[in-house]
Amino acid sequence: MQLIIVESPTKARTLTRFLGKDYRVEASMGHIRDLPKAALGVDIDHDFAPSYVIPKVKQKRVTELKEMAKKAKSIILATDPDREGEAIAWHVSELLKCEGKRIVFHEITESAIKEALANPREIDMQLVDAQQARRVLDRLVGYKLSPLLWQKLSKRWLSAGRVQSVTVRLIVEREREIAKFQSQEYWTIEGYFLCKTTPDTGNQHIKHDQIISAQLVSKDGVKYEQTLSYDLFDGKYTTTSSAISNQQSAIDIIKDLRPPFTVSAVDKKEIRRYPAPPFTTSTLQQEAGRRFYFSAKKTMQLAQKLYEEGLITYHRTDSFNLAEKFLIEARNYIHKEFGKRYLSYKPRRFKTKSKVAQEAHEAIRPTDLTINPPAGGQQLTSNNTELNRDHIRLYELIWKRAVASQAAEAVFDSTTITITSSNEYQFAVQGSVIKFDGFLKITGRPVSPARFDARQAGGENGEVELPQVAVGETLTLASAVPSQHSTNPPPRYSEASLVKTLEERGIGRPSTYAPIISTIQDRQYVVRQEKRLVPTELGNAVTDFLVRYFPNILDFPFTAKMEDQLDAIAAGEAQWVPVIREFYGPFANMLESTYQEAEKVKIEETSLEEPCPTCGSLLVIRMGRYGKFIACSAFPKCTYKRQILEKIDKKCPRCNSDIVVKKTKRGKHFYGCSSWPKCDFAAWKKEDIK
DNA sequence: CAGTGAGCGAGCTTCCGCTTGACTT
Repeated sequence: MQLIIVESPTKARTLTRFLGKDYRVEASMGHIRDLPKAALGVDIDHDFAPSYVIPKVKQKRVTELKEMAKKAKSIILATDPDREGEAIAWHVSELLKCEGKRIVFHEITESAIKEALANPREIDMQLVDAQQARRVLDRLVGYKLSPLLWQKLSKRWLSAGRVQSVTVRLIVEREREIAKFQSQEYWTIEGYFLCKTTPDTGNQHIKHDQIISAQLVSKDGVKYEQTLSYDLFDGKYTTTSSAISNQQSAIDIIKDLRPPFTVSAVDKKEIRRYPAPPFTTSTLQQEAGRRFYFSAKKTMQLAQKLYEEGLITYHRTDSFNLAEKFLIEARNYIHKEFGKRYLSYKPRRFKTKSKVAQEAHEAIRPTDLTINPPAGGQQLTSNNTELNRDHIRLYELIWKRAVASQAAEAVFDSTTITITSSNEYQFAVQGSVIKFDGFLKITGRPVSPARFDARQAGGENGEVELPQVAVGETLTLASAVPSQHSTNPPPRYSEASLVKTLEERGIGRPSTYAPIISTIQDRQYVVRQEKRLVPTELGNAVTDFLVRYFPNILDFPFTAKMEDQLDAIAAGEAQWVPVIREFYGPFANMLESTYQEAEKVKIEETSLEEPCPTCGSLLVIRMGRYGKFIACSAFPKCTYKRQILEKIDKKCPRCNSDIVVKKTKRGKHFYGCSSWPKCDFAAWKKEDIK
């Protein structure tokens, strides 16, 4: 018997199906060795030698693997084909004291596995060293900066790290942009023009008046514009404006409009829209967040279940790649179900633009596309009672996206009509009509992104049919209507837009997007308000402190530079110890001087106009490990404290006390009677109270 | 993921990334 070791138990089961009983496939369950949790675990004076231990939760698994290894004829290390996977393979070989054969494959198909088995190699120590460098660097940054925060901000649960700290910084800086944003007024003018059209079926001599509504776009070729643009590089928004700035200007323009109004151009063109690539972890989290308001965490929990049920491929991936077998099946399906013209003329393969992608897995796709297609087919619900409505919604989203990626593009006929006054004011209106639905047949019509994120507005045109007019035709201006607008500040991050930004900047990995969002909330750096992420005073203070004393680590390109160096280590162009030494020298100096020089930071506390019931000093709102609470300002002399309970504008229907917002053990909000436990009235929704 | 009430908090904490299983925070 040969023992094959992979990372995930589901993968182990799948491989077992493909391979005969000569093989036994077992899962490591991720990393099995790591730096100790309760100590630095890096010997700074001796070339940063890491000391690895087996975490308690992994000890049982390691013992089992050792037992199986004894009985095995040989051991095959088939962990994921990336930096972390190579390191896991190495740790396993160290613990099992075996000269394991290393194999890799990028998709779980029988042929890929058989081919991998035929081509084993040695463990790639350069790749392992790149992982060790990553691990040691993260440990040094995290375990050196965090205690500094405990001291300088006097709060014992604080933390800092390469990933979490820049993530908080993004949110903090966005909030400041919103705060300083100055809304600008601007006006638009809508012209309503009458034109005589001949209905297709009607009598030639009957003409109907039709109205074309077109917006004023320019005068003498100079455009009226109000634009908001976002610079990914420095993360700043800028507005540029040559718009009509006030009501008087708008009125002056309207008075100045001179007939005749002539149709000066009718531009017709075809617009093609292409299907999106299949999902990666990041895009799945974004889309499920936008469409269903799932949190990143919830999306991953649902996907985990679908993966375990064998319905989808692995859900933590940064690759757009689809197995050849799936490409063929999807194309056959589209051909059979919708006809040849719905098929893209050749298979679409998508490339990742991300430099940091490791592409150890496939894109997220259904493993069997005959299960639960939109029209007919085997239904998920009938054979599995453990899947609820949300599982099915997520599965369908994945199914449609993957299959649609092989469908033909959609074609729209777009028409732009331009109307010019005799004194060179130009009005324009664009309409578009769908000519061929293509992949939209599978995905359905997309919801306008503007609904979710104002800055993504535009580009999405609903179907608007325009009257038939000819160039040179003269129209009558029935009315011109000015309307007032104002520019909006950039939006706060949602989980979806934050994950998108993190991925674009190469911060974090598919397995960590959801945990990062939890961590920064657990630390009270950020809170959720109406599905958006808002920094707390604590988040502001910690960010300001770190940016001031460790600007290079809080710098957005820090991770990207680190990745370059890890690549060099993996390529054998650099050694991991010198790379870490070069980082640590200056870092240790900054630490030392910050401990010496930095003043303790006081977090602003709102004072309540209420004396302490035990000592008479004023009460304040203080930030604690579990959020805000009310405490006596005379602490530590006086230790009075109580919870904050937010009153709402309702009274208890049973005892007429106030109703307050409370939380369940799981953190879900509900409304309860303030005289609890005397009165146990409670409700989920405000509307349910009386 | 369903699941309606502790009260903590200001002396032993913290990182990132790989993976599940679990009633922990």
